[in-house]
Order: sequence, then structure tokens, then C-alpha cells
Amino acid sequence: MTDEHRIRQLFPSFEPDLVNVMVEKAETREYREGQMMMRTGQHFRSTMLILEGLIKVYREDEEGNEFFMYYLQPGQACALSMICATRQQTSQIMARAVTDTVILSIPLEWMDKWMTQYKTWYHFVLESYRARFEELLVTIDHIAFRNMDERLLFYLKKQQETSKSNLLSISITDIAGDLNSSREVISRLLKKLSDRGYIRMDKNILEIIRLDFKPVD
Amino acid sequence: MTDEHRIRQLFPSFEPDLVNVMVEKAETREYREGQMMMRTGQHFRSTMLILEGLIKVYREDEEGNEFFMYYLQPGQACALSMICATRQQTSQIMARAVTDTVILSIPLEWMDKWMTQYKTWYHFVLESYRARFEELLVTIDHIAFRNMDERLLFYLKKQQETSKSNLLSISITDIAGDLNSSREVISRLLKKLSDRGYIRMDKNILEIIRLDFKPVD
DNA sequence: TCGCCGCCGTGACTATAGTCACGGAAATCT
DNA sequence: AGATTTCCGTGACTATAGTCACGGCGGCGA
Repeated sequence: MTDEHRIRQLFPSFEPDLVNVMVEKAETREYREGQMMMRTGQHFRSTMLILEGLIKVYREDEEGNEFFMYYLQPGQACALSMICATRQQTSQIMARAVTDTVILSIPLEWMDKWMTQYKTWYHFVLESYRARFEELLVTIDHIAFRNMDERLLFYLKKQQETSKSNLLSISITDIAGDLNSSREVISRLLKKLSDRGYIRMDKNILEIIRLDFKPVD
Repeated sequence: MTDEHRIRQLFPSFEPDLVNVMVEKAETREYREGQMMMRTGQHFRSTMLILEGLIKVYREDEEGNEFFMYYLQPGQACALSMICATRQQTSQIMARAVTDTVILSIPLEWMDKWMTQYKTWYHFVLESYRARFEELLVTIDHIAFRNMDERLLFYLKKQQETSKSNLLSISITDIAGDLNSSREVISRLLKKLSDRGYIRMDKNILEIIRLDFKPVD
């Protein structure tokens, strides 16, 4: 499939002229599973659209604590890179390829020019940013107001949506890392969820049965 | 002082043409101390620049828990209103005037037009958004990684910067609300800070002595 | 086959923060 | 002045989550 085709499919809102110039000016870049794509303090010289794969965006503090923020999937863009790029600022987040990933890298001078030139690009950028902002707000709600059990349910729901499957093959240790908790705590909570019939755990596969109800004690 | 003068002073980056058209198209609006300026779920039909006063922006969940996010001061803008306005989305945050406040209200059709027309406006909008985004990231760091005592210190530091004074006249109950904690907890922590010479508390005035060191046990 | 390693489960303990109950001090109202 | 309200401090208790120590299990390479 040509790049042009792929862009049209993943970003249907883009006007034809924009797609054409994008094919010409942007460059595809590939990352292998597990590779770091962005580090705290790094400067952007380009922004990126995701064509293939899955990217995990997270925050890390000085002591090395990680905190999962959100995934980026095909058809989405790294909002932070877009804004930071225009202002020549550094990022405060980390991004790692979860699976092999292909992105479209757009040099910041074009990113900037297109904003005034293509309405669809302008709207895409703002909407990307707004969506991430909302996502952060929801995240804040959770860590500020919710207990671990609710946050775990929400996390599983997101994983389910992202993978489009009820069978998750994620390790308990990883979940604990994503939620900035500890393995033991998550292990116990999963047991509780399992007892109540929300999930089933067999070997290292976690099956989601229903996440529609809040856990009540 | 004329509006034009005030805009020039508070937003020195704006190009002269922009200031002129802004004076013509925007309208000033006033809010009294304590008045709500924005509610969850409300639609924006305009964006706003702060000319005078102090606005508290916070998040509220279904059960009425409040969580302080940041203050908006003269020379700043409500980033969320800018983006939501362009996409006709609703807000997920609340804003209340802390003191009597004057804002410049800009209908969204102009806000949108100026983005392509005035480079300085375009950069202002993006930079406002980026700054708020960073602020949210820092907030997430704190509630995810830090304990209450550190968060309290950070909170006091912010209050100090905002009020440009070492004497804060905020109640303990309010601090607890802002940090989504409880009065008793904050009371105890403040006592600890006071014992260690970071602050002094006399009647209902809190004097900040030094916030440069981390509290160690 | 043996030993190592990564992942997991569990009991016991600790730390942090939230809750409850109470009483005191100061301000405000009538 | 007396009553009411608001804010504050404190001790005691509870809940939630993090930590420690240990042992089990399955995979995998030497």
C-alpha cells in the first residue's frame, strides 16, 4: 500500500492537497518493539503521526517511577510533539514502542506552515491536543479521587479497548508499574475481581468477563 | 486606562493590528468575587483573556470532590476555552473568580480567524495550551508520586508565587479542599512544617519562612 | 537433570492518610 | 451578654496501600 493510500485511510479528514504535500515532505520512520521513541528533556525537531503499531506514553520522575498516561494508535498523533515543536520546547514525557511501529515524521517547519494553509490540518492538531488534554483530566480524576480497585478496573477497560480483545496477555508486574502500584497489591485486587466474576485468570492470560459494574464491598 | 493600553501591557507579544481588531471585536466582562465562571458540561461560545483579578481552575467529580488545578492571572488565557471553542466541545473543568475579575471575551469566530491571520495570536494560543499541559503533567507527578507533605510544600510555594507575598491568609480547610485531603491531615502536617521552621502560623495568617529544603524524617 | 530466573501468591507488618468525636478559641449576630 | 457559627487542634481509630520475607511453579539453558 502506498503512503498516500495509508494516510487517506487513517486520516480521512485530511484534504487531498494536504495528503499530497505530506507524502512529499514527510518521511516514514520505523521503531522496533520496545524501542524508546522519546525521552524526558529531549528536543523535538519534528512531529509525528502514527501509521502502524502501538506506542505507550508515560511519565517518569527522578527516582525512576513510571506512570502510564495513554496509548497512541494508528490514526492518532503525538500532541505534545506538535505543540512543543512549534515553541522549540522540550518534552516532559517518555514514549516507547509497544509493538513494531511505523510513524510519519513531519519536520516542524511544515507542521507550522500547514496550520495556516490547511484548515483540516489545523483542526486535526487542535483536536488531537484537546483529546489528550481531556485524557489527562480523566487521569487526574482517577489518581486524585479513586481507589486502586476502581483504577484497576478502568485500566483493564482501556486495555480491552486498545487491544480490541477480552484476552489480555499482560503481566501483573507490568500492570502494577503502569498504575504506579506494587505487584502484591495488584495481585490481591485481581484475586478479588476474579472471586467476584469480573475476570478470569488462567496461566498468564487474563480474560475479561464483564467490567460493567462497580465493585462494591 | 483604555482597553487598548491594557492589552498592550498585559499581552506585549500581540502585534498592533491584532490589538486594534481585538479592541473592536472583543467585549470586557466582569465577575464578582466568588462567582462561578465555568461549569462542567458547559458549552463555550467564546474564549477569554484575563485582564484583572484571579481565577481558580479546578476539577470536580460526581461526588462533589474538588481538586485544585491552577490559577489564571492577568496576561494569561483560558487554554481549554480556546480549544473547546474551536471544536464546539464542552468543558470538564470548573472555574471560579477568587477576587473580582475582568476578562476580555472573544467570540469563537474571531478566535478562529485570527489563528490564520495573526502569527502572534497563533503562537499565543499554542503556548498557552502547552503551558497548561505541562502544568497538568506536574500535577499528575505530584499526586501520583509524592506524599502529602511534599505536595503541601509545593502548594504553598505556588501560593507564594501567585500572591507574591510570604504572608498567606488562606484557611486550613481551604488548603485541604484544594489538595483533596482533609482538614485534620493538613493541620497536622502544617504543625510539622512549623516545628521544623519552614513556616510560622499566627492566628489565621500563615507566614512562609523558607521552602527551599525538602522535609526529611 | 539440575540450577537459575522470572513471575506469581500470601501472610505479616508498616506507613500514610482519612474519619470520628470532642472541645476550645475567636468572630459575628441579635 | 449570650448564642451561634466558623475554624482549628488533637487523640483514637480505620482503611488503603506499600513493603518484606518467603516459597511455589514453569521455562530454559548448561
